[in-house]
Amino acid sequence: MPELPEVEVTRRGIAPLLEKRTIAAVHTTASSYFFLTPPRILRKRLRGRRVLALTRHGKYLRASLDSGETLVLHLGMTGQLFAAGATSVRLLSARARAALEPEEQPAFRPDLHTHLRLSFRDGGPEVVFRDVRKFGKVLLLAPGGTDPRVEKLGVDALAATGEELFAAARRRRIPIKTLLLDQSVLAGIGNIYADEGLFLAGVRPTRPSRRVSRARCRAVAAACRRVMLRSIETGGSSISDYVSPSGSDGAYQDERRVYARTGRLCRNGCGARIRRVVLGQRATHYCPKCQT
DNA sequence: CGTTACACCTGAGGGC
DNA sequence: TGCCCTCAGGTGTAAC
Repeated sequence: MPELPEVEVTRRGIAPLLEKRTIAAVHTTASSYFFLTPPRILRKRLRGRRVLALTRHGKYLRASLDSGETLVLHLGMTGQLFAAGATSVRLLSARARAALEPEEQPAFRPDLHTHLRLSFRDGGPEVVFRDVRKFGKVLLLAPGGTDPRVEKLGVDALAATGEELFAAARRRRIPIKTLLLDQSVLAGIGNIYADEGLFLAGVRPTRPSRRVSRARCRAVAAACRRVMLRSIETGGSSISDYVSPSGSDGAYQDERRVYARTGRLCRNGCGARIRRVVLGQRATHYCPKCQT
């Protein structure tokens, strides 16, 4: 589920439930490549630690700890980070209480996909990390420590000006869509927002990067930023797999313009139908008339 | 070095 | 009902 907007919405929701709280216990599943830091190390090192702040860079979340260590999280394709199991909400700060959604209150039953679960000394809600496909990642960085995955990230896509994109695009032959997905160029753009951003900018995803002008690179970066900000505003709902009780898929239908609309009419009213191709093993959608 | 193919996992949905 | 296939919002790595 997560690209930059979903990760940011998750960060805003979970930050009040992590920050200023002290970890009492850590539960994990067995060692697997999901854990870049072995679970037994996590259990030992996280206990008694106080979380200072939760920040985001691209699709990565970083929780800084009072020990100087940093807990790095990536949600992969199916990762979910949420609060659960409040046992005594009154012990929480007003800020933390306000962040608790009513729907998150019901008891949560950890299952085999619940890879990390943090409980806190205040007895309040636990913070849970579930991930069905295990493409997500958990890593504990030593004070001042680094990791190549985080180090290689380019400028966060929300802060990008378009110059960064143009600088990377100049000499490259790969499709501009593929370049947008390269996290070392702009960090945070995923498959949906790459397609949506390119549509808004009127740029065909298959176009070789070096054939995209500086002005169009600026337009693409701005369009990606715009569509992602819009998604954050609506709580990430425009791209989540959330299904309302009525059975519809909420704002998703209304917001997306090309993604997963293969064969349907272009929203610009140009009369053309949305086309689907595969670029870099990723489904790619565009309007053959509006995007050049 | 740039680019592409594949691997890592599980579950949902369609066709038969 | 069950089987087999394809597809999925990500990314590290091997190989050309």
